[in-house]
Formats: sequence, C-alpha cells, structure tokens
Amino acid sequence: VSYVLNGVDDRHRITPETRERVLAAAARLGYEPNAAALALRSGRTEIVLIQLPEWPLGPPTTDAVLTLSDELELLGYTPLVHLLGASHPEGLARACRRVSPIGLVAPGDVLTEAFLSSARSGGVRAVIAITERPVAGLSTVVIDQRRIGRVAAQHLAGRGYRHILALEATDPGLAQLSRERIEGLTSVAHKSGLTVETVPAGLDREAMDELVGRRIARPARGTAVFAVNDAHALLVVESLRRRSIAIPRSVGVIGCDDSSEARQSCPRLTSIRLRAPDMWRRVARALHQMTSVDSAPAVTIRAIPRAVAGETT
Amino acid sequence: VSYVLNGVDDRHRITPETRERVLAAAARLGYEPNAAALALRSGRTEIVLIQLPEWPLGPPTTDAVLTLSDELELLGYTPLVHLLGASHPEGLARACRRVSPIGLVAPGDVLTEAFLSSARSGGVRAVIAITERPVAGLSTVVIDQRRIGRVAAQHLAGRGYRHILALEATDPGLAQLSRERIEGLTSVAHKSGLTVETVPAGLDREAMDELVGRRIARPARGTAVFAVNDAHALLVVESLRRRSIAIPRSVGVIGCDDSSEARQSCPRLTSIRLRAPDMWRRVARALHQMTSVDSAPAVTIRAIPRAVAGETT
DNA sequence: CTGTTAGCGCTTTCAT
DNA sequence: ATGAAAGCGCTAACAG
Repeated sequence: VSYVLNGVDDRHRITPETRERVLAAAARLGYEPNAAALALRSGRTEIVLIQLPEWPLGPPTTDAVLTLSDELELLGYTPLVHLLGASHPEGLARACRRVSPIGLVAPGDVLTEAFLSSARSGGVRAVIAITERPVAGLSTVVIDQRRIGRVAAQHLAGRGYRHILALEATDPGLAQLSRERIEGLTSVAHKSGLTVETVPAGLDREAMDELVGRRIARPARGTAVFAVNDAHALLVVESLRRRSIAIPRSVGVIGCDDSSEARQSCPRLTSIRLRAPDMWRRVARALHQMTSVDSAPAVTIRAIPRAVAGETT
Repeated sequence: VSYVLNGVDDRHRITPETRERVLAAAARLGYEPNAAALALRSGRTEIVLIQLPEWPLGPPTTDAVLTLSDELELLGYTPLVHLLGASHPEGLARACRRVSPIGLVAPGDVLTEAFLSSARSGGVRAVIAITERPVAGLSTVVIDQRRIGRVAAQHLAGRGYRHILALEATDPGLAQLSRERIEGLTSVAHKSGLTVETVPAGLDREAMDELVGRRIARPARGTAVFAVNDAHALLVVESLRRRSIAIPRSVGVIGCDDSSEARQSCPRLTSIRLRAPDMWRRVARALHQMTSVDSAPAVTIRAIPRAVAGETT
C-alpha cells in the first residue's frame, strides 16, 4: 500500500492490478495520510514558519510576506505566518516546538544561540534571519535601515540641497525604523556638508500642518524634508501646497517606501524604493537549497534601496 | 519519566527523589518533547490555522488577525496565518493536512462540505467560518458588507440627504467589497426615497479630482458621497476643499472603516466603524469552547457596523 | 512480486 | 512505587 500510494515503483515491484486495487480501496475509504505519523516517521515536515520584525503591517511589509509565501508555496512548502512578535516573546519558540517546521524565517534578534540549537534539534534545517547587517554563520536577509537614510541623503545632496529637516516618527511602531533611517541620513549628510535637524512628527494632518507652519513656512534656501515614510511625506506636501510654497523650488520633500500613494500623488513624490519582490523570492529559494542540500553555505541577501525621483526634489 | 514531566502525580506515585533525578536528567540532556510524536499519540495539536478572506491587507484586516491571534495565544493555542487565498486555492487544504490543526478560521466559501469532512477526520475539532450571513450548522463570524452600506444609507437619510453618489472601487482587491456595500446602501436608500448613482473610482488623487470636478462640482441640494473606504473618501474631501465646496453644507462625505486617518483628518471624516476588537476575542473564545466541550453548539458572532459621525455629514 | 515487521517518540494501562 | 509493553499511522528493510 505504501509503495503504491507513494509511487515507489522501482523495477515493477507492483502489479498494475494490485496497484489498481489499492488505489480503489484508498479512494473508497477516503484515505488521507496522517500528518503527525508522517512527521514522526520521516522526521521532517514541509512547513516553513515566518515571523516578521516589528514592522508596521503596511503595504511594504505585506508585500514582503505575500511574495515570500507565494514562492515557498510554489516550491512545495507550506508557509505559515506567526504574527505577534513582541507581545508574546515566547510565542515563536512554542510555535516552533509545536509544528516542528523544516524552515524558519525570523528577525535576527529572536534567533539566539539557545533558540537556534533547540530549533535545530527540533528538526529545523534552514534558518534565515532578517537583520540589519550580516551575521557570521547565519543566512540573512539584510535590510539596512540606515542605508535607506544614506541613499536619501545622497539623493538630496546630488540635487543640491544644503539643509535637511528629518521627521522622526512618533508612532511607536515606526520609532525604531525612523531613528535608524535618520541615523544613516545624518552620517552621509554630514560627510557631504549638509546640515540635518530632527523633529518629531506624527501621522496627523493638523499637527503636521502646524509643524510645517512653524518650521518650514519660510525655509532657508536649499531645504529638504526627509520623512520616514510616504504617508508622512504626503502630509507635508499637502500642507506646503496649501501654503503655496513651491515644491521642489523652495522646499524639497522625500519619503520612503515608494508606495502606490506616492507614485499617484500630485506632484509625484520622490521616495526610496525598498520593495524587492525578487529578493523575497531569492530568500525562498535559498531556504529551499538549505533544506535539500546538507551543507548549503550561508547566504546573504541584501535589500538595495534606490531613490525613485519624483517631482518633489 | 512521562509522569514526572507531565506532572501527573496522582496520589504520590513518584518519590520526590525519583522526580528530581528525572528532572535533572531531562535538563542535562536538553530534553524537548517531540511535536510529531505528541500529535500522533494524542491525536490533537494546539495549532489554530487562520485564513482571511480576500480583503485588502489594510489596517482593519490586520487589526482583526492581530486581535484574534493575540487572544488565541492567551488561551494557549498557537495561531498561524495562512496567507495566499485565491492564488493557491489548494493551499489551505494542504496546510490543514500538514499541520493537522485543532481549530480553523477561514472564509466561508473555502469551507465546502468535502473540505470540512476531510478536515474533521484530520483532527480539526473547531471550525469558524467568516461569512456574509449565518450558515446552518456552522459557527460563523458574520460580516455583512451589505449591512455596512445600509448603515451608511440610514445615517445619510437621517441627516436629510436626498441623493447619494456611491463610489465603486476599481481596485480589484476592493471590487467585491465595494459592490456589496453599495448594494446594501442602495436597498435602504430606495426605501427611504433617496436616489443613488454609482460611479467607478480609483485610489488616485488626480483621477478623483477630475471625477469630483465632473460629477460633484455643482451638486444638487442634499447630495452626499459614499466611498467604499476612508482613503477614497479623504481624496474626495481634499478635492472638494481645493474647490472651496462647503462640507457638509453643499456636499456630504461618508467613508468606511473609521480608520485613524479618518479620525485625524480635518474636517474629521464621518465613517462606518466595523472594527470590533472584542468580536475577534469572542471568536477566539468560541473556538476554545468548541475544542474543549464535545457538543458545543454552533455560534454566530456578528459584526455590528455603526456610523461614527464626523464633520463631513 | 507480496507479506511481515520494526520502530520513529510518546502516553497509559497493566503487572509486579 | 516502579518496570514493561502496547499502540497511535506510517515507511523501508527484509524474508519469502
């Protein structure tokens, strides 16, 4: 029965007629293989557990998971997403123990030595960490938030801006991201002789309008605003237009994410593109390598941020 | 060993000293229970599989999953989300076979008779369907999109509007939703003697501005715009303000979702609140009931949409 | 070509 | 109080 059902037909072991009888019986009885027994016997599953860093669940993030999931599914795996990172720190470990996945994609900071060794002994064969920078001996997807800021600074310097007003997001979900991006921005800006001033800002139309009035209404020559994402940037643009301040002549504006809103806005917003669908597909394929080949080397897959010039710089 | 590790200490079966020895050995060897063996032996897991309808992955949706996941985690389950609905129709069945979850939350239309019986025989004890309307014999979360439209129509009728311009979303992810909401809107509107006109609209600033210019620039008395979500509604508001058309005096605007953008916009957007955190918590608890009690009755949990009056109606 | 069996890791019953 | 063993569903090795 096992041979027939699994198609192990090495050198005609099974008579076609027997095969038919087995198949017929299976169909008649509505036979379905038992997942637990399969996993116990084979010592592996086809499940890949995915946990995301504490990113806001906006378009860039959902794009990433959807692409990764899609490619994994195509490769025959069953990708499952474990939400709830920070709120239940033990959650991933528990999930790992309970599904014994064969692969794991998770933020670097939860992948401690202890966690990894317990996961490995639990059957996990492929681990990919989502990190800020490469980690020795571990496959990583490197998403360097600082680099995003650096690219923005380069773009602004190239366009001749001399002064950057960096909006630091007050939204707790964006705070970390925001700080890192501005850190990168500042480092390059200073090297290029630009000055940077950081101001806290929320995703609030009125507050942003007030902020614009206070800080940018009469801008110094060569001032640009850097926002941590397009939503913030678009609020700035809106406020500037309401005040009839010329963009990009008087003030430049640059966002991050290259969201569809940014591409459709008028004037089209300059932004930093981070989305790299093929990057997540490559992650899936790297994971596939690791599960199939025993000594697959650790890989590093980098997100390459690029400035997408719109009409606001 | 099993008795010690599982704390089965009925009437002092185990000598404290033996218990200690077992515990020490387990610690020393880094013992971790094997998920597959556990599942095989006990015939159940603590996994709950979640699949969402083809909703756009915006704030209302992510809110829902996060709340549901959180409560399930609190109850001791391991919630896992299977993304990819339409793209891989077989995906959920495969996922179900592979993890043999004890609970399942999924859109009603994938829960066919065949699927359910195969899932049940695979160990699934609790199923909750996300549907438009209750299904006999099945526990359901009822999210009636038509009802959302009805509530909007009631609100507008109550405010004295006589004519509604309904914006039907062209975005494929929103098309279905949009159609249903407008259907509900229309039914109540007609009953109340309001007229409804449906116009396709995309989430595009310029196109929306053009649409407003063409259709609402010189509105008939008592005209209101109904948008399928707040993002669309806010574009309308922006365009109306640019044209100095008085809101809500000349034209009313109502959105859906009661998003944070809507609450923070100026003027504050009237919207339909659908978010019901406690609804998803109730879903989790209902599921818990079903897994623990053998003959738990099917429950129906309804989302109650409510108009949240802002300054645009 | 087919039938039988051990054993994956675990719990629980039964004997001692 | 402890030890031994059966069996959950499956596959692969082995004997026939």
